[in-house]
Amino acid sequence: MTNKTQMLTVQQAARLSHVSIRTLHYYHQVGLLLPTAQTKSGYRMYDKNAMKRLQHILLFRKLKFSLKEIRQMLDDPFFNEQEALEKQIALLEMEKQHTQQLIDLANALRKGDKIMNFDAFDESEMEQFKQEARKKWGRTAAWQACEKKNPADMQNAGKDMMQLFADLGTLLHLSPAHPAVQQQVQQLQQYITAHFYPCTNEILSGLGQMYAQDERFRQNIDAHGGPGTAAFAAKAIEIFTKE
Amino acid sequence: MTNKTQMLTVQQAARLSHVSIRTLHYYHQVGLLLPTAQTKSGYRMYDKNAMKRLQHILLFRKLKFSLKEIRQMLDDPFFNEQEALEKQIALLEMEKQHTQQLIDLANALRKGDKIMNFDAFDESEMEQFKQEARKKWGRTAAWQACEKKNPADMQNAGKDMMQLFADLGTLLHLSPAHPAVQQQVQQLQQYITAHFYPCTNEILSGLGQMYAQDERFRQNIDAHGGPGTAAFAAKAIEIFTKE
DNA sequence: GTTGACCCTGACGCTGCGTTATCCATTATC
DNA sequence: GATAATGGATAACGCAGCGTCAGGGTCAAC
Repeated sequence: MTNKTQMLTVQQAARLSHVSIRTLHYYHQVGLLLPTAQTKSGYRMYDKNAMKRLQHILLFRKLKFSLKEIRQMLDDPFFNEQEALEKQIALLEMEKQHTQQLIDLANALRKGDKIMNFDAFDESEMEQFKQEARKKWGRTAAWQACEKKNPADMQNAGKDMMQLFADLGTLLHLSPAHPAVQQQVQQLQQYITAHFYPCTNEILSGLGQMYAQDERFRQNIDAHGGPGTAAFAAKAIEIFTKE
Repeated sequence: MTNKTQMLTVQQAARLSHVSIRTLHYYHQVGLLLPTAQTKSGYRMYDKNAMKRLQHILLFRKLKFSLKEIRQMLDDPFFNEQEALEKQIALLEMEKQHTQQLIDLANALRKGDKIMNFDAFDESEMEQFKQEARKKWGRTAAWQACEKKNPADMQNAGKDMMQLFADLGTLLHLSPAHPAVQQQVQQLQQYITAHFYPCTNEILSGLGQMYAQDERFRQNIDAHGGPGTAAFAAKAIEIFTKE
């Protein structure tokens, strides 16, 4: 699947991305960017996906999010790349404008204006926007509950979850009450229980409603299972938990 | 001299400049921004000059200079505000442009371009420019030689030095060889010896040539002593050291 | 004279790496 | 196939630039 010729060593990855090797080591250490693979002798290897993740990381970093925040956002299985990019662009635009204000201030100072104006240094506006972004992108409650696990598990778990929804997406032509569908729901429940927390029927029911109502859940689920998967999942869960 | 009504407490200064009180404490601690005065009970008070210095600090900080670098630049008696502002503006423009590149990248990513391009994250260009700036603004050799002294002494010493040149500026109508002028030169030599390092005639001679040749010295000296002071000082020093 | 807002000085903690130091792996060269 | 050069790994320490208590003075108001 992964083309060996496309795998990069640390040094190559570092040069390409203009970060230090140490930084890659560190990002590995804190679970922010795991190498795609490691050779028998422990050498880190990075593929295109890893580099893409690194791009995202660097974008967030430029916007002054902490590494922990970045990890939480990127590892959230309901992370929505499109939306993230849009918000990032908005923030970058603010940043640019902000820099312009500083230029204006410097120009004023150069001309001798002795203005005691520090508004150009005020970053609360951006901070507020970032706060909203944090809320929007912040790890879901379910996800937050399991901070203990190691990073590799987390990142895999995210993919696994989405795989379950993808599988569900192949059953859209059936009734939500169909046994095959109901079995998928049960698998979801078991997966959550196994990896995060005991997922009672009650909790599962709550999740189902979230999937149907919250836009960000819906988008991400539909992205993996096809349009309508989220709504379908909600119905199926409702039936499952009512029994 | 300083109007009491214009003095700000830490909290007021912090609010005005949008930095934390802790930051002001810290800047005091490392000698980056000394309060204009302290009340008998130790309360820090900041006047307009201090706030202006803070503006400069924040500008430099935005450009990612370290606090130590900032202090060295601002405390250098040959610091040239005009030139600094120009360079800062240039750097800010670069920064803005840089942000724009990231916006472009994000837009490309949003449209699905799977470009493996990290050039937008490359800051070496800016770094290089900053290096030049460092050289230009970096503490002069003389100044660097005396890292030991405490910050208050440093900042005062800068002003005192310039006062000597200002005094010299009042003697421009005389011959450089005039006793009054020569005495000023001797005072300069003594001041340097007392505050920095033993200033032999040879060293003094070297300084004189620097004053005459280096544009940044010339500008700063002339700014305090009036046009022609630097050249005048150079001549006077030459005469002084030849005896 | 006491309350509340404000100030101080430590001192410890944290993030995001830079910087050795020391040792294994791989490759190129002889 | 020996050896040097190059590249990789881990471990450990260090540092800047503050945030964040903890413990304790000050000062105006009431």
